Amino acid sequence: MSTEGYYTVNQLAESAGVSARTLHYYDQIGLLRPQRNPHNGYRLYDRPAVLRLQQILFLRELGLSLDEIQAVLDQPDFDLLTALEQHRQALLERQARLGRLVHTVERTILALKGNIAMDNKELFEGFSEEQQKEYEAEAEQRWGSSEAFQQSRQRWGSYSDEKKRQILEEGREIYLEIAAAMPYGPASPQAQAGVARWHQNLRYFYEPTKEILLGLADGYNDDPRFAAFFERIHPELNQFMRLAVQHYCEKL
Amino acid sequence: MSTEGYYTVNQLAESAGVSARTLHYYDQIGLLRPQRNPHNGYRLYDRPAVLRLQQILFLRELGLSLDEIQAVLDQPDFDLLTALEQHRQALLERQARLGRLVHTVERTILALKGNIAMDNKELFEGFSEEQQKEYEAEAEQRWGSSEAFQQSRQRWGSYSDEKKRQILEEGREIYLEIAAAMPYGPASPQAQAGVARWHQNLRYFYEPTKEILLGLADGYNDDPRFAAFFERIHPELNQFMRLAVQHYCEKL
DNA sequence: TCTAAACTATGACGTTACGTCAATGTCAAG
DNA sequence: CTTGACATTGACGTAACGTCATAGTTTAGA
Repeated sequence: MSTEGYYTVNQLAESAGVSARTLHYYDQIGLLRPQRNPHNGYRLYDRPAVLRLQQILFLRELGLSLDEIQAVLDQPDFDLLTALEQHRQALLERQARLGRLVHTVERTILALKGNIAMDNKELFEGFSEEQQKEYEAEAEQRWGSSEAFQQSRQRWGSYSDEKKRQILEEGREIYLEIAAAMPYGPASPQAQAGVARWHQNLRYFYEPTKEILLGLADGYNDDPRFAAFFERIHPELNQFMRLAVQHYCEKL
Repeated sequence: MSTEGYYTVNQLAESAGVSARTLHYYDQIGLLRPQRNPHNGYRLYDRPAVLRLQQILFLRELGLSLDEIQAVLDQPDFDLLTALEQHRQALLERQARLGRLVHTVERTILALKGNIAMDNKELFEGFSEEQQKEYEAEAEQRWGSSEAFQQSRQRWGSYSDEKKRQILEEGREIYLEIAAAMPYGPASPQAQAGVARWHQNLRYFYEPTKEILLGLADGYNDDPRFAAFFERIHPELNQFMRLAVQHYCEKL
């Protein structure tokens, strides 16, 4: 028998980036059946088998179980070209989802800096499809000023990695500085200088109005999530922030 | 004890889109340790625990095992903000990889139409990182005329989905038409009309020179992968294509 | 021709990350 | 008090292989 045009287990495994064990397993469960060299019993994969493995890996990438993959590939009207088109669509959607994950990371960074608040569900945005729908409905309500948010994204996106690192580091120092000014009172020059730095740091993200500044300071008190964040720096910091920001806004 | 600011198992599970069993398991293996209500033994997750779960899900998404995730999160200099930045980078790379998968799908579609050839390794491009490197080195050699390839991608990308479907469908008919003209000979008007349609169909992808036309027809004979493709339509089709294309090119 | 290394096969146990379910305690509302 | 929803622990099962042992086959070099 001529083995021309056929591939043995390891040849295919290497090309496909899977293990020989995987190919054995797929043979065992009937998902990918090779031919056999009758002389020595070796598995021999022809071109259609190779294409079928590609399909398997695509669908596996999309999260289908092997059972589901077999059901798809074995349906009587399975058409490879149509399937490939469908796969392409699915991959594009997957790509969009990753974009949402990136978005979540970016917002988490902001949340950790105390510039915005993220509730628990937002922290997991992008991990499942239905959450994305809920989030979109909710985001419009929560962040009424979506223009500030747009600005935020644009500005942040325009900074270099080094610049970003500096901004984040500076944010930490600011809260510590404001906490250190607490013995002098919210109207003290130390506290006001801290709030001014806080204001400037926010401007890395968006141009806050007075209302937003006050609203943030209020949010630091009214929202238990912020309370937890500030608690770690100083137990009274959120109250102090409100008073200091109020004083600061009177002089804007 | 006040449970204010804490979340029970199902509350967190729902928010995070994981099962309570998962949270049990993560507790069991020490990956995510909640506090406990001393009164009734219920697990209570505070905000830092929630953030840690987010990190776990991110790293899980990136393919790390739970052991590896624990090692990352538990290193003494772990810094959440730095980790988030790293995650963002990893996600962007992942997104690029998906783009490569899309690219592979598109090329597979072309290969099935017989317009280009893909070897076995190309079929699995995008499934692992190292393959991408090999492919890029190899692609330049194989497709010396990378301008035709660039054209191909641009043109294909400019068509609507409906248009693409028509093109692919037409490609199938053309090979069948040429096969039907075989009894009349390679120089017959039927065969020449088929080759002309073939030429036009290729032009959906790129502008083929005479050399490319002849090279493709030769490739159909010299490359066993094309031989397998045409074999399915007609056993002699690849030989016939060569003669018919030679005749066609003499009259261009 | 012989030998050793690389290839192949089958078989079987182990691993990872949960899924499923049973039994039982706790909470909250009617 | 009752019932349904919540929580706990414990344990077996599952999917998709990974790992390794044993033994046959192929290939290349001495």
